[in-house]
Amino acid sequence: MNYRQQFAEKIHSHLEGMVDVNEIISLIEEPKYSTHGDLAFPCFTLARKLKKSPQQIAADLSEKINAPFLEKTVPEGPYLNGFLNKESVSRQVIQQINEKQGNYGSFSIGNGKTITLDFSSPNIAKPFSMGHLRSTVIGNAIANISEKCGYKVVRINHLGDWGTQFGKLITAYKLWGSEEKVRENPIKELFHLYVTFHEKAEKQPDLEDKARSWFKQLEAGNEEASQLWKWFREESLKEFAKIYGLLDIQFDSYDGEAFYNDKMDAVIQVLKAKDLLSVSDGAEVVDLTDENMPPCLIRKKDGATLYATRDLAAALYRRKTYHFEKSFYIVGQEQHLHFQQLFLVLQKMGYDWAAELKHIPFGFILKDGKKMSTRKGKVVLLEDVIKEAIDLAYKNIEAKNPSLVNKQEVAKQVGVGAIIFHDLKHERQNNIEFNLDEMLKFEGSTGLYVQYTHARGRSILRKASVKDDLNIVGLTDSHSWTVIKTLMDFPNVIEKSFQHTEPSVIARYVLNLSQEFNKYYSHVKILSDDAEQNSRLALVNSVTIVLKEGLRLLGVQAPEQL
RNA sequence: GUCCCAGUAGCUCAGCAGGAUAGAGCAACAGCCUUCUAAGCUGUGGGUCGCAGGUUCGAAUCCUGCCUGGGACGCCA
Repeated sequence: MNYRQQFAEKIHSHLEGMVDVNEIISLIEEPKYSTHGDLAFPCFTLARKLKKSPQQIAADLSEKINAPFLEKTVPEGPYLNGFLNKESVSRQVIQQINEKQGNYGSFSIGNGKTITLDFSSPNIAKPFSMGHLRSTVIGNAIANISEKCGYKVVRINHLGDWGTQFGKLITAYKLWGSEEKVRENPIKELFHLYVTFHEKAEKQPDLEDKARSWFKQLEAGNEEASQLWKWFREESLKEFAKIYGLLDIQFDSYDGEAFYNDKMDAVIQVLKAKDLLSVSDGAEVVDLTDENMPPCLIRKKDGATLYATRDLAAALYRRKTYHFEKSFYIVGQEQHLHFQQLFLVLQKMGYDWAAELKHIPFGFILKDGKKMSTRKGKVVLLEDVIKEAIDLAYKNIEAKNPSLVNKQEVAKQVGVGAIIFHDLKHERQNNIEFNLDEMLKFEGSTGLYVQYTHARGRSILRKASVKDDLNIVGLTDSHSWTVIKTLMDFPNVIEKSFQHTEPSVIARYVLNLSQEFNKYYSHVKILSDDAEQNSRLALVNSVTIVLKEGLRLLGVQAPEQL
């Protein structure tokens, strides 16, 4: 069903082997204006080789080329425009989607190989902020997309459950905390302590030393420190579970930083054995000046390890445990340098698979044009935002469709979907200004628009009582054709989205398909008893299948009714 | 200072393995519900594609420099 390729082969067969087929494929484009047809071949590059004007080439090719899948070809200046046979093509597209259902657009390029994805990774004892939302939803979508492409994926939540922050937290807890307060409202109180620490430390620098010392004791296995750590961690995980429940996201592993505590010595030994470690200002580092990069800190002057050490241990462990072919890190772009260093160190250690590790960065959620800082306590809680979204969705349902059953369930799907979709429709590298109104909009280019379109389609199908044996004929009117062509594009969209590790490609695609279906819906009477009715219903079914599958890949649900 | 990301309509953003006339949504204005969900559809207005060079038959798209905004640059992650 790859008409682009077939078109290219036709052209190729009339060029006496002067140009490679693949080169022709890469030249073929889709005309911007539908009056120019469905496929276009610009003849400029051939002009020199064939010593003919592009116009002449287009005209010659047009006379020679004909094929069952082509209705006609028309030379238009230097372009050869191809018009697909709408009748047969539309019939095939509709049939194929109805057959394959949710598997339409799946690939086997992954060949069952494994990809590990490190995403979400919130810090213990800190609230789940809007900032973590990005890693969480982008990572989850890329995981789904990878599966769709035939990979086995391992979703890893690399919890920030270790590090100097626990030294700070223990220090603060011992100075100003109370057990009752923490029990009452764990995250809030722990976070309050964390913020207080940073406020006070500005005037009392010795607090930082205390924190370092506590962390060192924690690493050494000090009983009191370990008890506190365990407690803080458990309370935090309970809180995170609520968020993941709302977002409907699961992980295969919660092995966080603490998990690698006993695996770091080995890393340091290897580094030493390969003579990669050097001492600088009392700290142990891997020098990267050859690569034009600042050194990678492995061990602090007080002997404590750093996140680079843990990430090295984690990479080695994951390779050994999961035998991944690729390994993705969905982490903010501010950590770009860290990952460059990490990958380089692994390369220097002699692991050729280091080339398959990939940092997938994303932009910030900004507040008034600036990065939000957790340390100062200025943070917007994701849970609050989600609850507000669900609330608003519920109110909208009450206003628009008060008789709907499962109002609460649908409100959740719509509210959560709005937040996920708002994030994923932007290219991940872009910064996003935090704007609740924008996020909770329920019109225009939103998740709801897609859900609504899907529900409209499903509603028709319920009314129509579809027959099993669909006798499908081609649909050739312009509204159907636009929808068909978009449906035909879905597999390419999946592939592009995977190759660029860019969920927004799919988000924009489902918006586009929705828009075209809504036009179709308002211009064509679907439930009308004539020879094409079955075909129209099959088309509607195709659209709902693709919309639902597209949303699923993004982590958004598609309710039957709204 | 070095490095990374971004700069396209009033606002939010697509388009950037170069191609025909630069597109959506929001906002503004004007229409469309006795017919499949109006959370929708139709129409109107709105652009020096940050600036300057370069490569090319052809540049929003590729290269160089500059400007603006955000971020990173050793003991946080």
